[in-house]
Amino acid sequence: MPKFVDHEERCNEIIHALIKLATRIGLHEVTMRAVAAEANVSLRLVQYYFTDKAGLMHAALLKLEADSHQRWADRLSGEITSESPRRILEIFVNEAIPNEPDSRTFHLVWLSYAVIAMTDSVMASHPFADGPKRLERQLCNLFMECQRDGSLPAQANPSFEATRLIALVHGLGTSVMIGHVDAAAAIAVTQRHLDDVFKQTKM
Amino acid sequence: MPKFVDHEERCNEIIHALIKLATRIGLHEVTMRAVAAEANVSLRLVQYYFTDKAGLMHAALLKLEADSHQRWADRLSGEITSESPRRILEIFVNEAIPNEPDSRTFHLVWLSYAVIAMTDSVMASHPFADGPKRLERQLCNLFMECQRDGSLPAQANPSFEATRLIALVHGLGTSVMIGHVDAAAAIAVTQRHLDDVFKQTKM
DNA sequence: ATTTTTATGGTACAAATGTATCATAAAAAT
DNA sequence: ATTTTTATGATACATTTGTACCATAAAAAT
Repeated sequence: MPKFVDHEERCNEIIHALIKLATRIGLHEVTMRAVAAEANVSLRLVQYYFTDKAGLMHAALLKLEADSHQRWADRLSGEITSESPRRILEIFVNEAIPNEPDSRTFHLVWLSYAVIAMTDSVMASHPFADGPKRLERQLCNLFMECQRDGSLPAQANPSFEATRLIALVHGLGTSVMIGHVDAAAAIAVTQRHLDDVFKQTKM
Repeated sequence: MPKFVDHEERCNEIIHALIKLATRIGLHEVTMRAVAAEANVSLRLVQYYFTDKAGLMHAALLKLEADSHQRWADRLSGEITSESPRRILEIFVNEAIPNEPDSRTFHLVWLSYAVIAMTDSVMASHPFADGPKRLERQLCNLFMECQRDGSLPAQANPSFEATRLIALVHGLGTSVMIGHVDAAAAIAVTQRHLDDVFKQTKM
């Protein structure tokens, strides 16, 4: 009965259904019908808005990245600005460790896409370059700020520290997700790592 | 025409086919028929030796872990024993970074299983506890040896360093696999990380 | 020598899945 | 007022996939 529908909104609903599903049953088991059911729309509609399964997958990945970027950008230009750059780094790692439904979902789904990208050349190219690299730049900038305010030793290499921190957090996140370490321990490790980085005196 | 067949050997052939396939097309796209074809046996045989797809998957994961453990155990009791513990740590990270077909395969397949385990409670339990935890103990022991021989400062915490090194290497490995950083850069990061850990003087 | 395992091939089948097709109500455009 | 576009439903179809079933040659056991 309805007529003009907000395309964007409708797409988001369907993608949201996909992500919720993937969180529950794993991205590899997600099917068009299941997404339709989860979104309470007909299978036809999923086809209508995304044409393909590939189209749906691709769109969902784009949204996942965009949302993540948006959340972090909001944080960086919000109440957080009053905090020290070091404190902002701590906030980052605290939110990146999957200890809460949202961050768990993000880690799971992102990693699912990463695994797909490892063998699927078409999935590999597009949006996997931007997200992490932008994040690395942002962290690198934060480390440089820390050097300017004197909290981080001048000998430290911000670019190296950014790469190292991302890899560490990401690796810990996977360990948390498979239950190898619990989230509190992971956060403690990142905290200690930051302590190390900031107080270290190279000889 | 044949009769008594080496069960173990036959299973290994099929599992090897699965892993080769997973490396090429991704574990999520692996099918019983494709495994059979890759192993040059009939579909029936894959059923005969593994009953289920679940059985096949489970067996392959067990073998992946066992092989990995075996390789590392061989290394640790081979020509490597003459090396310093610090050097052994370096050898570990060099082999863990997926820069060569074997280590790439291991990283890809292991991560595929990890992702499955994140939403599949039955897959989650069994073999994901042992592998990484054993590795962490081994690395922890190496760090302790480093403390005994004086190369690692006494204030360092071997358990923390083991956890941190594994997470770092694993996170870097994923970045390498999706082409975000190249293997050489990843190895350089781990090298620098070890330098940091070993030369650091906490205040 | 007969029977029972062992190992293997072939094939059938039901369920699921992605995609394509047909239909149509409501609104917009003409 | 008619035509065209937009949004949506229903359904059909071919393919794939896991699993089950039937058959059988060779060897072991009896």
